[in-house]
Amino acid sequence: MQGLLLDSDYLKRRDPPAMRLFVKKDGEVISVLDPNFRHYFYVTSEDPERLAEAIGNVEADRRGEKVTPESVEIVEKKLLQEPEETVKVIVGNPRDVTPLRKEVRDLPMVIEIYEHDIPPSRRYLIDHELTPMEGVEVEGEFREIGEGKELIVTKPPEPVGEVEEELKIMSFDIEAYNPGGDPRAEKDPIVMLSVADNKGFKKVLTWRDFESTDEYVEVVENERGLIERFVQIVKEEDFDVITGYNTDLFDFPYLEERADELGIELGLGRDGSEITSQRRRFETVTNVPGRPHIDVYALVDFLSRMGAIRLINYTLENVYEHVVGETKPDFEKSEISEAWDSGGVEGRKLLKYSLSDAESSLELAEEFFPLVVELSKIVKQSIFDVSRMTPGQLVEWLLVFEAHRIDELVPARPAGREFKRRQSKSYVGGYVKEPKKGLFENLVVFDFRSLYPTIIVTHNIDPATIDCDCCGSEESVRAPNLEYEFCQNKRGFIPETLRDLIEERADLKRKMKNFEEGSRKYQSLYNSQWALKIIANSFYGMLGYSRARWYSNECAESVTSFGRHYIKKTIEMAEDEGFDVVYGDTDSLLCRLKEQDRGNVDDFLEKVNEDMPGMMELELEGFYKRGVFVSKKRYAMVSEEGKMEVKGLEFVRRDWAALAKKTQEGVLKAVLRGGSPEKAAEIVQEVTKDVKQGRVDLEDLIIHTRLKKPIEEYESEGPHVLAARRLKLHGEELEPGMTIAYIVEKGSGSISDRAIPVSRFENRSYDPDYYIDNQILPAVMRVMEVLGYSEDELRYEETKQTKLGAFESC
DNA sequence: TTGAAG
DNA sequence: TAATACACTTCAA
Repeated sequence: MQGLLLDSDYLKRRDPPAMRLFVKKDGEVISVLDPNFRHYFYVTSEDPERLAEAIGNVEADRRGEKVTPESVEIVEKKLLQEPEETVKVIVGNPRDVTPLRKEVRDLPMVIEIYEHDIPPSRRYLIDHELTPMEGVEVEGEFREIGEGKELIVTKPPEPVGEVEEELKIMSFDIEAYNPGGDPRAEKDPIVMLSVADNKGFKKVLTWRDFESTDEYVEVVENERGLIERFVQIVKEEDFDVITGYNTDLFDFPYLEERADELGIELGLGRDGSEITSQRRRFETVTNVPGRPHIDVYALVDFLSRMGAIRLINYTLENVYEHVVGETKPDFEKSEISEAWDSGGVEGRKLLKYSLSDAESSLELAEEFFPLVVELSKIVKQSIFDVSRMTPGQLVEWLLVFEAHRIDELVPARPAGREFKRRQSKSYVGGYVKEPKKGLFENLVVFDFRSLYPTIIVTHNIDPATIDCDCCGSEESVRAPNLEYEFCQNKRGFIPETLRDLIEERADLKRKMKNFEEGSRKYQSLYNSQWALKIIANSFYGMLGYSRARWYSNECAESVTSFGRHYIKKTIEMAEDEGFDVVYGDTDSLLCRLKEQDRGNVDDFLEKVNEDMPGMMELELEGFYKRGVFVSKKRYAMVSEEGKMEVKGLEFVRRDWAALAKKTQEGVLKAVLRGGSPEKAAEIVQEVTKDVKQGRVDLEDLIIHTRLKKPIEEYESEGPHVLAARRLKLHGEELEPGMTIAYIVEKGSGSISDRAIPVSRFENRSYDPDYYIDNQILPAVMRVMEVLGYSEDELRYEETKQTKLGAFESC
């Protein structure tokens, strides 16, 4: 049988333990079991023969039960590409790995233990080279169990490439009774639960009748009825994928605790089994066997960390509006219990809101699901796992897969002393040229296409190729101004893996040109190339990350050193060409062109690229009409099409009041589009006047700062810390990652003393002087100062007639 | 005024 | 649980 590999897990509690694959074939999902797979780990030694014998005799204790290795073999593996006779310890049950490893660790002949930290479900996919969300071929015999059946494999499953199978994607959302603001799972019941899927199914369950005429509303008897009906719906509709917004942190844990309280089994699994929640360091994740659970919030969080989405608050409402471009109904959270109690119109409004949550998170899930599928196909781990991975983990699991293919041993993640040692190390990053400050016209921007990835590939940067024994110093290539040299004989597996990704992406981008933008095929190619880009761009960061398996400070340091070398060299060449280089940062340079230079741009690119080795390539990013340069990392430009691009300035930062940002934006537009600093000066005076006279919207005075750690851990009492403490005093829960919104109140004392959370600001009045002196003027002066204006010329003083300084044109 | 924390 | 560079505000010694 061939079908789509939808989900997979390892059943360690079964007897015998078995790997399970959920395979979708012609609309039906079949549970495929492989009890023949054996988990294992590797041990290296000076004397593998003797060690193998010793390990064969090891006995360990697993909770009072005696465990021994099932078998021990000597296998040929590689360590940094060098052959290594290695002892493979095969276990009967994956749960034996930890106790056995502890015993083995203490044997005298052991050098190092490898791959004990790879979970069996991931191990299985890697060893069989299966690709989740693609096809798999299985062969075996069916066995009846309970109401269903299982296929017991008689030979190992094999990958078979793409297969077509439609998926039923469902999204759900719960509303809980919350008289005190936040619902308390131990006593506050779930009052509503909404479900929507991509085939048009929708349902709102409620246990109070608000006499709604909407056909999707179903009134059940009580909370118990609601949860039981939900389980029944999931079974009847047989969804393939379960999603929701913040379901890992809120909906599932809450549902679990309520079900526990009422003694209900949450048998949402495809085999009727209960959901399992797994506590990780910072969060809890919920697994629904056979129905991959994807939390849309985790995806949004991932994209926001990468800078693909940039918002002040990542609420469902905000994200939906940003992504879909429409507003969804919102409901004041604190009024949920009131609406529930009072019923009528308010109750019906709550029903609509509840459904809209499920429907809009479904829309977001459909938007991001293709990306997750592509990431999953590249990394070759399940969509459940991949949707929760950081960029570094994506690279790492792809490398674990590639390492297995070439028999390379996978290094363990560091712990203890090794981790501390790595953490204490640092290295120099990208080169940033001090900008020429001021307003410039007629600009051109060049940048290196994927600078760090192409450096890694071109110079073969890899822990196995650094300072090799095979090349003399004449053959190998030295990192600029460093002692490290890179082998030119053998290729590293990291640069080789990366090269494949980059070439595959280039290929997809070529194919995209044959399809219309927005067409299905185009979108699918777009998502594939996007996934490849995300992973390719994370290789460098992974090399410098102290918790990474393939961490190499030397490699990371070499990458940035090559980067500095190439950008500096290119800046020099641009200057030799007669270009006036205004600014440069890491992989880009920005030049002011004289009229006659325009025709030389292509010649310059050609000249630079002739010199560039391997995959490296300088590209033309674009032409800009004007730009104002303030300092390193802070500037704004306007393209020839009139599009404004702002970097580093207050305008793009969330920890500044909107008022300061809007004023700065106005100033930048006046200067860049109109070329008129005089107009800019007028804007500033206008706004400061409004602030003094109290004619501003409170919304525009809010400053947002995100809590980075638990409130108790803050040593210094900054404004957002004190504002957060005030929230806590009034019973609000504080968590790292939360955004604190505050306004500075009029009065005396430090700014922190006067930082009032927005929710408690009520009838207070804001401090006009703070907003003028600490928000508007600094933001605006940043720009105006380089144009030759002084603060006095911009400040609105009651009657003083302002004189405008001479505008120094460039 | 300056350094640390953010 | 991907990297460094950089500018800047606020507090507190």
